[in-house]
Amino acid sequence: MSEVNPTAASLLGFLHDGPQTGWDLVARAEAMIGPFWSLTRSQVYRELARMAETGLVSAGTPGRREALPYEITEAGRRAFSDWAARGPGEATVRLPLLLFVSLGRHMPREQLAAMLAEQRRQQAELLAGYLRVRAELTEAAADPYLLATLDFGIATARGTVRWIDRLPEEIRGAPEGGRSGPRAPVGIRS
Amino acid sequence: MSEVNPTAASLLGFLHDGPQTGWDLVARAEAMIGPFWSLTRSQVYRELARMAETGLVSAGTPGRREALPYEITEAGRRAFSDWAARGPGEATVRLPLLLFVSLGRHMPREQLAAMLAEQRRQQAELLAGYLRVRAELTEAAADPYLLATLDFGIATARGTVRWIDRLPEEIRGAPEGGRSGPRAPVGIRS
DNA sequence: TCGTGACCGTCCACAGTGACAGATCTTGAC
DNA sequence: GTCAAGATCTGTCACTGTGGACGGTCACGA
Repeated sequence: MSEVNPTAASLLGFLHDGPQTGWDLVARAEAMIGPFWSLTRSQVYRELARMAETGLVSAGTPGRREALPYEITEAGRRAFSDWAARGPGEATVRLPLLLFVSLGRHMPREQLAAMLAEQRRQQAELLAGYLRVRAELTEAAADPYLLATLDFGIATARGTVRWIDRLPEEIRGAPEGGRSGPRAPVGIRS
Repeated sequence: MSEVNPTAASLLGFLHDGPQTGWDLVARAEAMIGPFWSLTRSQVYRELARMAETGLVSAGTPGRREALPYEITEAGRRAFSDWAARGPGEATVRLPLLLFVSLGRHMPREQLAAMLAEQRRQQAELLAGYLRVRAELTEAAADPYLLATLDFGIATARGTVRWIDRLPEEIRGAPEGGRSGPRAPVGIRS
């Protein structure tokens, strides 16, 4: 009844794909679901050490540098599926952008407008990146679960861009480029 | 150069609307942007006490019960606008649901499908609630900034529902109700 | 009158973050 | 071939954020 925490559980999940070092795990998690499941190195090493003590993972022999690969144990697999059976817990979300908008009354208009413009840029760029990756993955007939995760990212980024575009001009500020009106649609399809 | 942290800054923002107790602040924040800016009581009281020490807020006279209202000071206003000028920081996001999906290969299909169904239910309910509130607010000609925040919630909830509906059947599981195919569209417009 | 439930604050253990430190190996400019 | 720069890899620390337990105060109705 180890009752692992979500971070530990996610590590156990990733370790199903074979032994990995803490570094690997951070990199893999970042690549797989970076935007939706934050993990810091400190956290990872801490949990790995703890799980090694309680026997959920076992450390292998160090490779190059100090690289210490961990392997999931039978107990680890059990802990993982116990955790999975408990269902997804609460989401943790903190979006400073939304805080800014909801406090918009109390800050200079141009400042808010500039931030929104910058955010729009970033999200559009992110979206473009996602779409590129998706094209590659589709071609490679990749894991449908990863594709699904990616699609969530696409939906989110596209949703954010659209949300910004549809904000009242009073908030978003006047379009800096041409005359006005909504910008060119971003991404494909609805 | 107080360099307040985001939590403290958000409290200063809310205090622009007048003196409030810690309890009020938590309640207001929850009502205004609960889903996008988490705040816990412990955090709030901790920051209020700290800010009272550094003079960013000043405690008033206790009211009913132990209620202790705090008021923002001039220094507090300055600290807030300094913070705002630094721009929105990094978002913090942890969505266990996405973690589940991306680790889908390693868990029982029915389990994942059941979770997705449950999530869909919750999000649809949330969406319905948002839409109700929006109708009321629109009628009341409310603060456009709050409306914008609400719209983000609507976009997010709707996006999530749609994302689930469009997942391959292999992941989402067979629709439990009728024959199959996508369910009835949720919410209004595109 | 009691007791239930909404207020209101405090405290604590633990989880999560980012900056920093430091070791080891690879690469490539010269 | 060597030396600097940078990538890889683990770890520590102070701080921020989370969730729950706890205790007290007040309003309201059975």
